[in-house]
Amino acid sequence: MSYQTSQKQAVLHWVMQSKHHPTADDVYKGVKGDLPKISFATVYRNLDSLAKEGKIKEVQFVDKKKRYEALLHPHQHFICSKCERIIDMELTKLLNVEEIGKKLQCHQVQSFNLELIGLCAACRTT
Amino acid sequence: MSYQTSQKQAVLHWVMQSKHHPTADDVYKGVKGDLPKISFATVYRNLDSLAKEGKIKEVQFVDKKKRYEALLHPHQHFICSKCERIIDMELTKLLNVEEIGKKLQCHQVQSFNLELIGLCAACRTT
DNA sequence: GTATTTGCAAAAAGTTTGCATTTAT
DNA sequence: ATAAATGCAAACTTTTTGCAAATAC
Repeated sequence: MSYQTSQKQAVLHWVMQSKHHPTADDVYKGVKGDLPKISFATVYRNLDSLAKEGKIKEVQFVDKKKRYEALLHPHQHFICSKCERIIDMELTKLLNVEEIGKKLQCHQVQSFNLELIGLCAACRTT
Repeated sequence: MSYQTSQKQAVLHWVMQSKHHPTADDVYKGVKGDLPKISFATVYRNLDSLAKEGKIKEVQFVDKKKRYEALLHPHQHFICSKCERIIDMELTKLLNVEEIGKKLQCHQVQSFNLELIGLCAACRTT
């Protein structure tokens, strides 16, 4: 029902190894180093199926591009408003999701996204 | 330095009156009722400048379209994973932003986005 | 009168799709 | 052998841009 291909493996590897929440374009350019003949369509199709299989995650910030990451455990993103760097953080303990769930009796919360915007350490000091 | 036009007013009005986080396309269709000759480019340009002036806010969820809202005070969005409705909520008290700021000594948090995903009251019971 | 905004059409940018060919099983 | 994935090009969706004409000040 699902075949292993070098393209799919390369796409997964590249996302896993990347620390920068790459866009489809980033992944395409990165994978092209190993597989020069790979096409954009294949990258898109594999990003899509890997996301559906739960091996990577699709994230989206204020630009129009989709981004991908292989950091699957719950975490949040800090986005620097100056350099636009996206930094992974774990703040789950500070966010009382159970409380929120209780407060929203009418709606059932399954998950959440928390995104912080500010100045990163580097931009703060310059 | 900035002129008042009926198009710009109509775009602002339409976003303010809308409760559904309209996309640019929604706004275009809505405004066309009053100003049948308005063009897409004008809608986009006005949404953009109104957002820059702080009169409306640009928001983006997991689909690739930008959305706009005129609810400017801090609030969050609950997105129903079944019917995809976007519901405004105020949960700021439950999220201890000061705590988060303290914890992130190195980075300076200016604002945040919290997005909840789950089943809305209507979809929950069906 | 001059600067800004509009409408149109064309172009970008990002993503998806159809189809013949290739590859994995 | 056959089902699935690939590469290519073309289509599609959302957003942006150039420019002459219209409008606001």
